[in-house]
Amino acid sequence: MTQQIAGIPADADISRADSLAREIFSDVANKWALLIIETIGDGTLRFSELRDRVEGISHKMLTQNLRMLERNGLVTRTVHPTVPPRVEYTLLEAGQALRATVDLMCEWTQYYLSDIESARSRYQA
Amino acid sequence: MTQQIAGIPADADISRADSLAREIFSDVANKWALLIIETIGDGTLRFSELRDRVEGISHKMLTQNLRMLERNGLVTRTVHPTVPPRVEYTLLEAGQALRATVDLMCEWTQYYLSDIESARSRYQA
DNA sequence: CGGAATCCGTTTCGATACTG
DNA sequence: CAGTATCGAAACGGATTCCG
Repeated sequence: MTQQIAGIPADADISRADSLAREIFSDVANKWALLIIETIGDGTLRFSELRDRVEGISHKMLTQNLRMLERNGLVTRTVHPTVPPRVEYTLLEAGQALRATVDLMCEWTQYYLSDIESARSRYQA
Repeated sequence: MTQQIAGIPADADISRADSLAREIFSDVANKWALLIIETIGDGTLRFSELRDRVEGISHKMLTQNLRMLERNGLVTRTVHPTVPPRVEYTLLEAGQALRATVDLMCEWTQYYLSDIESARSRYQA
């Protein structure tokens, strides 16, 4: 941490926080991450359940995004040391909070679905 | 439109609506699109103003995303036939509504910034 | 100035095969 | 079953150039 007086952060801290914010935003503002969060919801799902429910996601994208979400503290990963192994994912607080915004986005999509469809037809020009 | 009885949509309609919804969600759940929407806000901005304010966006990505947003009816594009030309972008109703969800997402990012940062440090394992 | 088009390196992504 | 590694194909994204 760079030196700073009282509660006023040094410029370096501001720009560091900004770039961190941008990085997090970029991590999270992506189709697969948001769909995974929405799918886990307030429950707990296994890897294979997620792969089945998040339509169209590949094995690779699922692990990749789950790692990212785990790294950022949005989900927990619980490994049950059985055979075959059983790995479960649950949203943590930050993940739940983000889910609220994803819910809104999904509602938005449903609400404007027909408007957007007609906008698209109109766009032929 | 495929045949249907009363208000009950045929299966084909449901899956068409679903795939449309997914398509729209994929269009919109992307870093640049969301940042552009957030930046336009409730104002009107020129192409060059947007390029300056949406940090790190290239000429190409900006036009590409603006076309997409225009096509989906989220923004209007107004061309003033002067020389040099002046093109302005404003959010339409659907765009404003989506902006509300982006605002939430930005607040989320700020609120959980430090939590996420410490989660990342903890992740070294 | 805004935008289309081109070129070209980088990243993403899916498929496949392999490990514990 | 969950995850890693590898390998092409495809999409993304930046830089540049030309046009209205």
